[in-house]
Amino acid sequence: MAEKQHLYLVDGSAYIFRAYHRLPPLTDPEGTPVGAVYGYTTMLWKLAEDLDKAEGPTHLAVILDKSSHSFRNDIYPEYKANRPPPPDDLVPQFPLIRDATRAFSLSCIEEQGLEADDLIASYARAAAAQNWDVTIVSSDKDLMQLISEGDDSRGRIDMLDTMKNQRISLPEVADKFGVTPDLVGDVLALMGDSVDNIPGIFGVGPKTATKLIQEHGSLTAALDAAADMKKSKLKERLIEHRADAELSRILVALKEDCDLPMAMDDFKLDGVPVEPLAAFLQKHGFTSLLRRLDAGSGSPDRANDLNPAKPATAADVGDSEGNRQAVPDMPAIDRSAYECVQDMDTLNRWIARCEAARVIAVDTETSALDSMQADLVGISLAVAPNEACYIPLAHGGTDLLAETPQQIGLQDALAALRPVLTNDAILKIGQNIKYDLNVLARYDVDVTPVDDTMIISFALDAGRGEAGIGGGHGMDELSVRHLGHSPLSFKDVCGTGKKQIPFGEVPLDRATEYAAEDADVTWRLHKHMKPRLAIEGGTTVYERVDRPLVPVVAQMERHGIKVDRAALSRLSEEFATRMAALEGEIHGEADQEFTIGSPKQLGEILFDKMGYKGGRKGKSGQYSTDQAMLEKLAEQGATIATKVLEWRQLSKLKSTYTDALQAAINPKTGRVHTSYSLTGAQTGRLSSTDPNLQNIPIRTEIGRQIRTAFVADTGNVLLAADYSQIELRLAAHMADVPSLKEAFAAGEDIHARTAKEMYGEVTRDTRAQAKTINFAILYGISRWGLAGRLGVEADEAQAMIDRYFERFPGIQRYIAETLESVRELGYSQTLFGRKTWFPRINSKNGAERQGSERAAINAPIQGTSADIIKRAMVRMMPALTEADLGHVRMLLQVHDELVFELPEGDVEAAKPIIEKVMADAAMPAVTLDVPLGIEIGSGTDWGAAH
DNA sequence: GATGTCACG
DNA sequence: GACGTACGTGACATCA
Repeated sequence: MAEKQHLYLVDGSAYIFRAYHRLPPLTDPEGTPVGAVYGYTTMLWKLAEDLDKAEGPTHLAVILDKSSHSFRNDIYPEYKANRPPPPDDLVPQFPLIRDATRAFSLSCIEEQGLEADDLIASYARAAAAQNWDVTIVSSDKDLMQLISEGDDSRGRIDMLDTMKNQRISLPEVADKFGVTPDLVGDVLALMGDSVDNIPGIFGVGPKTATKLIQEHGSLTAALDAAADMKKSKLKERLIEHRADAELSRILVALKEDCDLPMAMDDFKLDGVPVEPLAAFLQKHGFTSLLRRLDAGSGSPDRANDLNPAKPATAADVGDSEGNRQAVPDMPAIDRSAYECVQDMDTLNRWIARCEAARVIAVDTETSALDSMQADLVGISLAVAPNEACYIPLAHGGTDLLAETPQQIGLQDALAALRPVLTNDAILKIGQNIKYDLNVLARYDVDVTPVDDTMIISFALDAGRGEAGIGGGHGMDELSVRHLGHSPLSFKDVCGTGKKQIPFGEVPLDRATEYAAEDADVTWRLHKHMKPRLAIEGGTTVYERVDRPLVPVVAQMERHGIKVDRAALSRLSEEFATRMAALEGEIHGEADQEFTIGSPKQLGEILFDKMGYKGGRKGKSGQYSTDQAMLEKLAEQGATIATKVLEWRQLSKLKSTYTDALQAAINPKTGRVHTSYSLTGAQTGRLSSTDPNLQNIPIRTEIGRQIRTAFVADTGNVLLAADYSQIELRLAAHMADVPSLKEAFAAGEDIHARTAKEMYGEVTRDTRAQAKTINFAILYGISRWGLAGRLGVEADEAQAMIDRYFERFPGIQRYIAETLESVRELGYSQTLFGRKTWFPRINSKNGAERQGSERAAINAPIQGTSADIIKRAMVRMMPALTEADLGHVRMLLQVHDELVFELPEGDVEAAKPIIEKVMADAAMPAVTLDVPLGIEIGSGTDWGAAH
């Protein structure tokens, strides 16, 4: 029986616009811009790879727009009239798209007077009618009208968004439009489309459009129903703009009966001849693809297609993500090449290889995830691609019945490895090496010097991920992205859930494959990514800030901080008692028992049963019961709301702090050891987990009690030093605002100064408003956001923003310049050169784009602040040691604050040193126009140190 | 696993 | 005009 035919229709024109905006401005050896062409080529490559797959194409054609004029312009001259002309460096790429298509020996269809959408629609319907399956390669929402399931005699039609690697079929359409494909046109006609200049109904967006069609079943029915609606803006608009909607319906309809310029059978795929493709790749300098082609085809006279024998790799996907460095030539991963080291002679041979290699990857395998509790189970090393080994040290130890495999004694092995691991001339590469540093430090091995592929990736690509692709810096992700290889996963080896076994019980052959592969992959990633630092300008931040910070933070984690278990326990009990009392009162007011902690149940009690006013929200259809809402209800006199608020606060404090922190005390050290992530925050800040010690309560009196449970060891005190208003100071410097700079130089109250500038006088009210506005500026302002915060109308908020910009003109310029630069380059930068990428800064989705804009305004400020405190952290211990204060311990970092533990008698000596290191941390790389103010306090607990 | 909520800078 | 309109995080409880 013949296989079912599957036609792929590639929406080429739409694709190149997206590729153009997503890719860096590459040029070929002749200087012709080819960024979009490159993206297009890699996409065709990926499609060609799927040739033999179940869902892959048997037939394929590329459809292009021939001209900007179509029959729609005859109906409606304004159609697509507000489109800007394509960018200058995109224009010359249009003809190259056809070249690329031809290079793959694919058919290219375009017709005068017809848009690509119409040709796609006509081919799709025709193919489905003769029972072919159809996949439209596009993400254009107009084309979603065509999607259908198919049946015995009709093929199915779906879509594929190659950039998001997402199939779009009925469920996705339902998610997006809330209706079936045959009604998508009706929804589109109501909402209009600003890009194509389709009017729709003024004031109706996607939400409203969907709702109307869902309720009434069709556009006509919805428009007819307007007359009977209760009086509203919407009603007026539906009636007034009825003609617009009807015109829009015609414009969004796809013409499904065009003459087909070429027979579908001609689209048959028979492999891709190598020669023309190679010539094309060569001409435009797409070397990584060219190499793949060579590798895949073996000898040129043998295989002559691009079949999955050698898939185009994620190296190419990586390139399409903007990583311009080609993958260095490395042999494919071969797990059978790894060696399991079970005797001293073999280990000594590997040690010699490490000494010769000078650059080695190291990975430790342990019994747990927590580096402060985990026991060492084995170590793997890699010295070159496929040259890797695993040294088991504690396998079979926990399962008494199993025979313990032969392995070198742990102490003997560490003694032999120590010279390598501590040798200044041998670079140790790790993926998240802070973990290995902490584990090995507990066995008295201080590993140095180190490089970290996770942090290198962060320096290069922070923020670069997109929904569905993943932009993380984990090893598996990096390996797939840069090496085109999926390493064995931990769960492949150890299982998952109840069946999970400790790594020490994994058989040695399997353990060797897994562990040595991790070291091998890490080594390769380093080889691939490290050179990019210099090329892409990441060296300074990586070498001067993040890399030296790794051992510093590792040391802080190992120090941990003492918490007073008894004090936490007392608080827990106190909270529990008060919660129980509140619970009774709340149930009494509700006249029934329910789960107060369930927002769903609480919402139903408050709004359905008790009848308070408040709206539903979101797609989940749940009532909002958050703090703001409950406070509103409390103002209306709802005592139950006040009680729920108090209950919530206690519940939060108890579960997240007083209970959890007791459980987090390490039984061996008696202290709490957080884990800091150096790649957790896109802006360059650290984040803290397990437990998070960066969000210990301080803002309320009751929460503050928890801080007092963080205590100094006997005879010591805690010293807290924080930067005062650092982000506002940086904003004053970066935006060059004279009056703010003067105020900081003079040590004035900055919010008061702002109030004076804005309102002419400083009162409690104007100062509070000024403070809100100052923060709004840092976070990327919008009139609605400010209005919401200040409780004023948007107009009034806008007037305040205007006033602010007038008084502090540099701010407006800073915002404009920052956005302009991010739109052009794709990333923002801190004063020290740290990049954060914003792939959605030019998104057509307004909410998404504006969200990116706000984040992009904030990132340089928040990121510079992070750079500064990190520089201070790197310099801190050397400076203290210099002053014979090497025994002072730096314990915590909370974004703008450092916490130390030291003998009470040393406080006065340490203060000026800590202050100076922090205040001077930007120098000499950057000289700020504003002083960095430091506030220092000390006491026997963290609360008292503030 | 997603969602809602809330702790911090 | 929508987006319950601010930036950056992590943890917990509930519920499907």
